[in-house]
Amino acid sequence: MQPSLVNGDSTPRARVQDEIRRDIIFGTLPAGTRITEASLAAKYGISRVPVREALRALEVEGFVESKPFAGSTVSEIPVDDADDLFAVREALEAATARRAARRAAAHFSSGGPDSHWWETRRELAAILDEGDEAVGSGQVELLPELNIRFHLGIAELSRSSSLTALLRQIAGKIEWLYAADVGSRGIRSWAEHRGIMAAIDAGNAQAAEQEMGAHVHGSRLGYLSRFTEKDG
Amino acid sequence: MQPSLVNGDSTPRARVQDEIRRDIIFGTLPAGTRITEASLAAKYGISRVPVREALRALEVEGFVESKPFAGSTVSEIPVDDADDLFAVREALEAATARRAARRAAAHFSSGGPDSHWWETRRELAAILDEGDEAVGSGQVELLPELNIRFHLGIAELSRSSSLTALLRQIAGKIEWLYAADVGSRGIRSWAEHRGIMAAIDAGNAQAAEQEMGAHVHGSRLGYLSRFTEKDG
DNA sequence: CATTGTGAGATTGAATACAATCGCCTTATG
DNA sequence: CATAAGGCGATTGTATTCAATCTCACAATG
Repeated sequence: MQPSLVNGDSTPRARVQDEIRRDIIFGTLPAGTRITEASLAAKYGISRVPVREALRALEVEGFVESKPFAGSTVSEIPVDDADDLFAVREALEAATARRAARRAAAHFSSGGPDSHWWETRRELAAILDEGDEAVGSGQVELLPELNIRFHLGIAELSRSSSLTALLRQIAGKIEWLYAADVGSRGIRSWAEHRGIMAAIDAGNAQAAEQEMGAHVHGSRLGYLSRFTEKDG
Repeated sequence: MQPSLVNGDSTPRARVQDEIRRDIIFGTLPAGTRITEASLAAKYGISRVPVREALRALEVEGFVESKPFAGSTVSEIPVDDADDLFAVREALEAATARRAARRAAAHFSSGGPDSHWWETRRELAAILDEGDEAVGSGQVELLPELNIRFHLGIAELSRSSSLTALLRQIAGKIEWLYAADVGSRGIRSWAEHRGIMAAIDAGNAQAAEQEMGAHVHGSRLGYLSRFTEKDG
């Protein structure tokens, strides 16, 4: 299995892992909550073994902290790290966009896209359409999930499992921040996705990198302004 | 337990996790090797349960890939991602250095350093001394481990568990690359650590960020030059 | 009064046992 | 001969059981 933000629900362990992560991100399990394996096992109707495995994974993902024989607690929401996480995300997603565009450019000269590219690209098209429809019908609450799927899709196009894994980790934290502090993202941000996608399709690595960087930078500024506005 | 590059060996699970990671990084378990839980359990004299937990964690760390009911294999060494990983690391470590310096500056105005800062700072001093001694006596083979500990120590000073966790993940990959391709790092690189430490101690956030960025950038160029030289 | 030791209860860590699934090889069939 | 169906061995996923450790309350002691 890939370390994923949303697993395929193929095993109880994966389901529980997704469910716990979700409960943490959306506040059902607040920061600092003590988590006992037995209670989770009872809640999901399974034994402690898959629960333990899920907790070990969530620990590496940064959502849970554990000490031997002392149990697990929900991590603190990384509000103090928000700006730095966005900064890292800028570098990270600039790289994924650049790589994706390079891969597209390579397709022009050699044969054509392979099945992996084609499949991912098709899913991205669907995501973009879904997002536009959500914007059109005013269902902005669908955007956060679609937004993550778009950015992870671009990472998938980059064909770098290292970068994709890092983005998953950062995206999880940023989703956590949004869920806790500012709610859904803006509509204007969504519209920029088409431009990024076009740059990648055109094989223009420089434009893809630049547009993705600006896009993430805009999100960063938007997040910070809302957050400080909320504070002041 | 913290998701760590080197756990405290407090439980068999943590020991096995460190051991497997080490075997992967240093090539004892080559990329693509199929890993069966029973063989690992036999090798380390424990049952499959802690082995499974270690594998779930290593999966999120990116060293192992698994599919349900199909088993685990050692991931590919991320050679293609090297330059992008360094780019992300630049942004990441610039942030940790900046935060560490800010925290030091805060100590000047308010009372003094807390125990966490003091403890970490003391360990960093020891690491710097050890590294200098290793350089002096020509034992450059000790530098990679000390190098990781230095950079993780700076991250610890930043007091951001998110950034520290991300650096652990990236550091693991970069260590993997070095072990596989170019051997130990240069001596000149080590000497730059003192300057970074001094900038942090002085509370100069701008200088700390700038020096750390240049330091990582130098590592990046050094890695790439050796690698391409080896290729051509 | 603060501190240290101790014991019970709760909780985690690991071992064993069993069920579910996959991969491959055999075999029947057009 | 190519190919699809089915069964068997190997391996993973989960449940159950027991051992090891921690937490916390409470008492003994300086």
